[in-house]
Parts: sequence; C-alpha cells; structure tokens
Amino acid sequence: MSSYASRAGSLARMSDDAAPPGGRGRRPARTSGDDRELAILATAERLLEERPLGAISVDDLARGAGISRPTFYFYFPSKDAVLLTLLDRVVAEADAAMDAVFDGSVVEPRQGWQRALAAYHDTFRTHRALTVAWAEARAGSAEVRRLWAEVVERWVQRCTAVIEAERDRGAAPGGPAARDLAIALTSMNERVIYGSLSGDGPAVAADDVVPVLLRIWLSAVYGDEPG
Amino acid sequence: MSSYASRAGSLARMSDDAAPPGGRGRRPARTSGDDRELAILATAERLLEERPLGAISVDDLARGAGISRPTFYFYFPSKDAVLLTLLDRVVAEADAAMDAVFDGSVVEPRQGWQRALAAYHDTFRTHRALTVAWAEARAGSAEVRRLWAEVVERWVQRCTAVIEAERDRGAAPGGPAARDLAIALTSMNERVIYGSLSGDGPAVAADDVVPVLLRIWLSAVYGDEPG
DNA sequence: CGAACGAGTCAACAGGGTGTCGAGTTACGC
DNA sequence: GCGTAACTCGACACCCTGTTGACTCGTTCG
Repeated sequence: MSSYASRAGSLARMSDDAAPPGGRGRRPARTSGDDRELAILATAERLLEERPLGAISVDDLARGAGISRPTFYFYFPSKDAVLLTLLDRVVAEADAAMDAVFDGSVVEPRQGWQRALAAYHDTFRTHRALTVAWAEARAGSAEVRRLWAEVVERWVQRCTAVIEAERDRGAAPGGPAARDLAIALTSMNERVIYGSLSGDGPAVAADDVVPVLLRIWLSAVYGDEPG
Repeated sequence: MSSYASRAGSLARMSDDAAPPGGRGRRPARTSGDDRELAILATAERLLEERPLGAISVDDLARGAGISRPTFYFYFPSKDAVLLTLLDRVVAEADAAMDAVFDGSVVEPRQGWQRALAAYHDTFRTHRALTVAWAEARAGSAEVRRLWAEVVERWVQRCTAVIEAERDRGAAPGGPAARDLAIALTSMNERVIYGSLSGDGPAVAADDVVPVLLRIWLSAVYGDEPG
C-alpha cells in the first residue's frame, strides 16, 4: 500500500478541487484520513489484479484498507466511486499522452497516427486490470458509462478535427462524415484493445494491435473508395 | 406472453435436443410446464424492453410468469440462463442471415460485403433490448462471455476465409494477417452497432451504420497501403 | 381401484451483499 | 479543559440469490 501511496502523488486531487457537488469523495478537505482513502484505492487496485470487480465486495475493500465497512462509506459513496476515481487517473494519463502526440510538430501523417494509436494502446495496456474492470463496471453503472462517454467524445472530436484538416489540405479524399468515421474507428480501437487485454474471444496479439489498427485507420482516412 | 408463444415456434428446442449435458433448461422433455418456460422467456423479453437487466430480479421473472421464485429454478438454473436461451435464438437468426449472404452466387464483392453488414446490423437492431442486455450480462457471466466468444469466432473465421480468397484471386492486396484484419473489423462492427443501439456515448446514426462500416471494410480489405 | 411415481409447486431457510443510523472515540483549536 | 468536527464501527433494515423438504396432483400399471 505504501508503494501505491508514493506513486499516488500524481493522483488528481479531484475531491478537493473547488466545488465537489455530487462528487466522488466525501470529506471536505485535509485530515489524517487521507491515508485511509489512499489505502482503499490501493486495495482496489491490488484486488483487481487477482479477481474481477464483481467478486470484490465493499467489505473486501474496507478490510483490505484496515477499516470497517461502514467506515468505507465515509470515504466513498460506493464501490463504483472507487473505480471512477482510479479511472480518472488513467484517463488523465491517456489524455496527456494524446496531448504529447497531437501537439506541436506534425511530422508525416502516418507517423502521427501511429504514435497516437501506440499512446492509446500503451496507456491501457499498463493498466490492464483496471481497464478490464472498467468494462465490467460500465455495464452496471450509469455513472461509469457517463464518464467513459465523455472521454470518448473528446477523442472523437479530436480525430474528427484532424480528419477534416487532412481533407481540407487535400491529403485525404472525401467520404463518410468525418465524425462518423472517427466514431467507428475509435470504437474499433476500444474493442480491439479491450479484447486483447481481457483475453476472452478472438483477440489480436498485443504486438500486432497497433500495426493492424494503423493499417485500418490509414486506409479508411486516406484511401480512395476502392472499386 | 401468448404473442411470444406464437413467435416461439422458431425458438430452437435446444433443451430437448439429443444430449443436453449441462444444458440451459432442466426438464427432460415434454409436459404442460412448457408453457411456464415460455412464459418466463416472454416475461424476460418484455421486461427488458422497459428496464436494464440489472434491475430485473429472478422474482420479477417468476411473478411475471405467474409462478413463485423457487419454481423459476425448476425451469432455469439462473437469470443468465434465460438470457442465454434468448440469445441463442438471435444468434441463430444472425447466422441464418449470414448463410443467406455468403452462400451461392458471389456477385460483385462490394455488394457481398454490404449485404453481410446489413444482415448483421438488421438482426441486432430488431432485437435492441436483448442486444443491450447481452452486453450487460457479458460483464458478469463467464457463460455469456463464452457463448459470445464462440459466435464471434465463427464470424471471424468466415471473414478470414473470404479475405484470403480475395487475396488469392488477386482482388485484394496483401497486408496484415487476414485473421487480424477480420478480428479488428468484426470488433468494430460489434462496438459500433452496440453503440448505436444503446445510445450512450458518441454513436453513429442507425441509417449511417452500414455505409460507414462498409467504407472502412472495403478500404481495409481492398485498399493498398496509402502513402 | 389404489399404490407408486414423477412432474410441478412453494414456504421457509441459509447466506451474502448493500447502504444507513446513531452512539461512541479521538484530536485539535481555542 | 472543553467544544466541535473528523472519524469509527456495531447493529439494523433490506434485497437478492439459491436450496431444502414437504406437499399436490395426474398418470400409469399391477
């Protein structure tokens, strides 16, 4: 747990930010109980490595953090809220990675897309357990669905803008609405990466994920309608 | 419920087929209780139209079918088993639709793929509630995951074979392993269609689903690696 | 006919999970 | 040294799942 606490410096202090109306965490601000909150998050991350979300109870999280179940509810309103907090961190990481790619120097397009896909893939691959758990939580929690929808919406808007820019400068031919293309391709990324991490059903091997996705993105964006 | 019973003629009689080892249904064969089994299935389908799977309890299904909860367990071992039975039907429908497409006369490739995508899309669109519920159940039930994995595997194998055939006859250029391409594109279909049916997150409008997917499939399979 | 049997039925139970309430117990500012 | 707010948890109220054992039938067959 202390290993988590040290890494956790970068954990967004969301619950402390200005106005937390119906926010995830509970307590208004600083006190010694921060340790407990961190311990809960660390326990969640640890337990998710060994078993699926559905097999982890609030009691497991509480005991793992050295507190009783009612006390858990002092820190988080539900099990999902813990996951949401953990997820925010990964999403922030993914966004940062994307920023690094889409920013500044636009090298050749192929390389740009390749880096973006790799950044996306790497971020989620290094948080395999969390990524798989999120997919499970999404099925049952409207809150999780909402957060994910927001995240995807940002990516889609970004891709849409890039595709339109490429079309404007004549590098990419016309075709379906750029946004629809972006949605479909982003959806593909999500499902393919999840499949390769979760291991159920037919999956692309980890090393082949980016090459295959890249090929499909490039031909979809830059390829002419084939006869 | 009688409206279901009439449509249910096509419901695969899986539980009666030759050897049902660890099968879904329970009773060995025919008796008056068939009505009850059908009533449970009908109730499930009806309730899924109005609320998500997680908000439907075994008790709801039992009462909806006019029986007590313990009696429900006489017919199905769990709530998931009901969904699995319902799902088998839809999958059989989708497979039949695919058979109709991939069979016999291979017209021009574009039209072939277009029909296949449309068949896939139509099948799931006409069972919207069930499709969305399946996605929810998949998160929690290994059994549901297994069934879906099998279904997808069949589609992937089919697509892989077609892509390889197109490459062999010189109609499609080389590229990533045909199977990887098939997995990625099939995954895209799954996620895009689900997204357009479930309504959370950015989605492609129902009428645009097939055109967009088709464009991506065609450029991925037939397009040369763009510069 | 009537005993035996198997299908079908359910009240009651055992067990596990969630979320809440209210009565404690610190710890720290004043 | 005392109030107040952070913090803690035993006990409770619920809801859900899955099982057990006894009960009611209709059928079958000696």
